[in-house]
Amino acid sequence: MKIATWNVNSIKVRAEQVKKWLLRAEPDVLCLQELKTTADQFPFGLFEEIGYTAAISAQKTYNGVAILARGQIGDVEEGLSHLPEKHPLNEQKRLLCGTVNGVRVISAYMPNGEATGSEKYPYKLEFFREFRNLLDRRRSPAEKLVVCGDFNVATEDIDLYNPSERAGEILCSGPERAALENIKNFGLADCFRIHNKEAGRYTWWDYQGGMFWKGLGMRLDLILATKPLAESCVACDADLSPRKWPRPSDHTVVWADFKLS
DNA sequence: ATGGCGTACACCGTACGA
Repeated sequence: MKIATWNVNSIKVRAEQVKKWLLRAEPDVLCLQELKTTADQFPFGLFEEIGYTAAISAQKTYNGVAILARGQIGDVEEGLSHLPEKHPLNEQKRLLCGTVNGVRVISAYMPNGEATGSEKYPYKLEFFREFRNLLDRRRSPAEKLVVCGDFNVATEDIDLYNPSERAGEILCSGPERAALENIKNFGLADCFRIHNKEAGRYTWWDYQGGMFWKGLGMRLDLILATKPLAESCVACDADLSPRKWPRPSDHTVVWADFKLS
């Protein structure tokens, strides 16, 4: 079972690219982030034509996440469902959960935080804490669970190009890394790092300054899996080709292949 | 050798991203 994740930075702009990648890579599941549009503008038909159904959680202008899958998506849940719908952490559409082929899939777009001194920073840390609470209350490390998405944290110094310059800053500060660690301590493994140990492997590159062509980016997009799934992960990689296409997203696709028993 | 930010929404700029 092949599962992938892609922050598309506007589904309206990137719809044809998503279709192209689906036809090329033939994943069973593709999680999307940053749809940046409402449900009525989402191109369901484009994906249905090629055999993918979609579940989405979307809002105007910002955020928005989706799960595309071959076949049915069951038991769909939106947001931090252990908190009230009106809770400030549920105002931004950042989480979608669904079951595909017996695997519980979460598409996640974690907050950016802007800067460590910003009021968005504590919001980010709180979102991470409540995501762990959601897992504790609603999920089990013994089930087949995969959390795919843009975590907006560079896990270690090898996951960004300029760690000494950016030490302690947004995306790599100690509290953000601890918050990500806390989520992983639920019982989630970083599938990419099972198969790739080297530094300099990224999933996001700034549009400015030709950073992609210079090989200067960050690894912010992760596929985290519980043990029953992670032990069946036979491959995981970032596909850099969509980042080379005309008018690309600033993120590229990460995929993982699981040999389910 | 070069050079390079994009998207949404409304306004002709601003918010936001990472």
